Amino acid sequence: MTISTGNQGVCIVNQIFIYLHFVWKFKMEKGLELFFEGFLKKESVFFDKKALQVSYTPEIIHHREEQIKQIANILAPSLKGDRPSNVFVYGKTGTGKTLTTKHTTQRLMEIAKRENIPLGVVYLNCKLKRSSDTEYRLIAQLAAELGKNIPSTGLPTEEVYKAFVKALNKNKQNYIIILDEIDQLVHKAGDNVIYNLTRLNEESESQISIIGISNDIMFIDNLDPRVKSSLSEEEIVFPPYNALQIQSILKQRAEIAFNKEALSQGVIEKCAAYAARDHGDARRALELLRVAGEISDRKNSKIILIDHIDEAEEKIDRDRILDIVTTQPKQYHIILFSILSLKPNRNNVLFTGEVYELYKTLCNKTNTSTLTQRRVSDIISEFDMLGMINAKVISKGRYGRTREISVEIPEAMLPQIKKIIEESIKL
DNA sequence: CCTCCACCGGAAAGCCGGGTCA
DNA sequence: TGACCCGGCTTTCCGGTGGAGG
Repeated sequence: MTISTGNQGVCIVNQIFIYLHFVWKFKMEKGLELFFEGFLKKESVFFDKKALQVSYTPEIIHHREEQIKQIANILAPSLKGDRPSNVFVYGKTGTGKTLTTKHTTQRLMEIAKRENIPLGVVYLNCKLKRSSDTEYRLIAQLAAELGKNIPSTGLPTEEVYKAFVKALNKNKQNYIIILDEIDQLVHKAGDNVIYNLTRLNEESESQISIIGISNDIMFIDNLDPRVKSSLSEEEIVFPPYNALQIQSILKQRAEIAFNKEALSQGVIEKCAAYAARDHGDARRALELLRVAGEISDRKNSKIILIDHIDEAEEKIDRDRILDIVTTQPKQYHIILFSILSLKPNRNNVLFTGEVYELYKTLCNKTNTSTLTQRRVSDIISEFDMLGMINAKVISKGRYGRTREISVEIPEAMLPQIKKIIEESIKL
């Protein structure tokens, strides 16, 4: 049977479709069908949700003109075949570091391509687990970007460097390497990685420049002086956005993301105010707006109300905590369970000793190997960093030094979390 | 003012499961 | 196949310490 015989074919296909539609209609559960139909017909506040996502790159980046100019100035020599200085970019989360850097280097590459200038830009996020958070993996990733695949493990690090240099020399061009969240890399792999990287310039014909992006300013001070001076030949600071700036960013995105009239009075202002309250994080503001939109869709509201923002904030927090808890391994679960089960003293705090004692008995009960106190201590501080608990080191004088632990999870969520853990450790 | 508790937290080393290579 | 490598998790070892109580 041929389908592509003009009108007749189309007609037959149509008929088949109509027939199938009938069969489907009878077989389908009535309720489900109605749901899907309803979903299709339902009006959404969104027009193009993409504009609110982290990966979205707007045409114009507001309030970062100064930084763009700086980066462009530093990188421009690469167009003439010179090696640009290394750059250290610093700013809190959600201040547009990654966005601006990517944007500027993309423009640079466009020019380079048009003028046939040999130049390469490599972007790596060092925080992505299993991709580039150790020396070996970082170099392997870089080599992979240059078209040289390296096994994910097994080789001596030396070999990986050699392979990378070889790949570098093959193309004989300058490279700009963007290391996002470089503090994570140094934290885990030490600063000699960067040192080695900068020294590669001496033995290879292609030159590399590094753009290091970090949201931790202290990080640079803890570096080896040699590494520090070479990494921060240039420094660019991204100050937090203020509430007004976040407002204009939100408006820019909202225009694309939402249907007309989908936002009620004051929604953008409130989002901006929330985000500005915790250190001008534009990413958070965008997420807040997106989730608020999803909530109002689910409630069949044609416009986003201010109340939806409050709900969105709550939901984001809740989802974050649940996500953390469910992805944690067993030992972490037992420790968290110990913390949640113990009843705190008058000041609403616990001490490391008590937690460890209960942890030990729980391990016995569940036939789990018991970790040492040293390790448990580390896990407790991990929970602290995740914001699940608050643990600060205090001294009880004669009665020693310990951590003072208090739970930071909202009361309402505790039963749910306990249930998740109980199932996971089969108490 | 000194002591001494009960834990903190850095360093190093061991073990394991993943892998390469000749 | 065995020698060797890596990362991640853990243990071992041990010096360090704020401040209540003597």
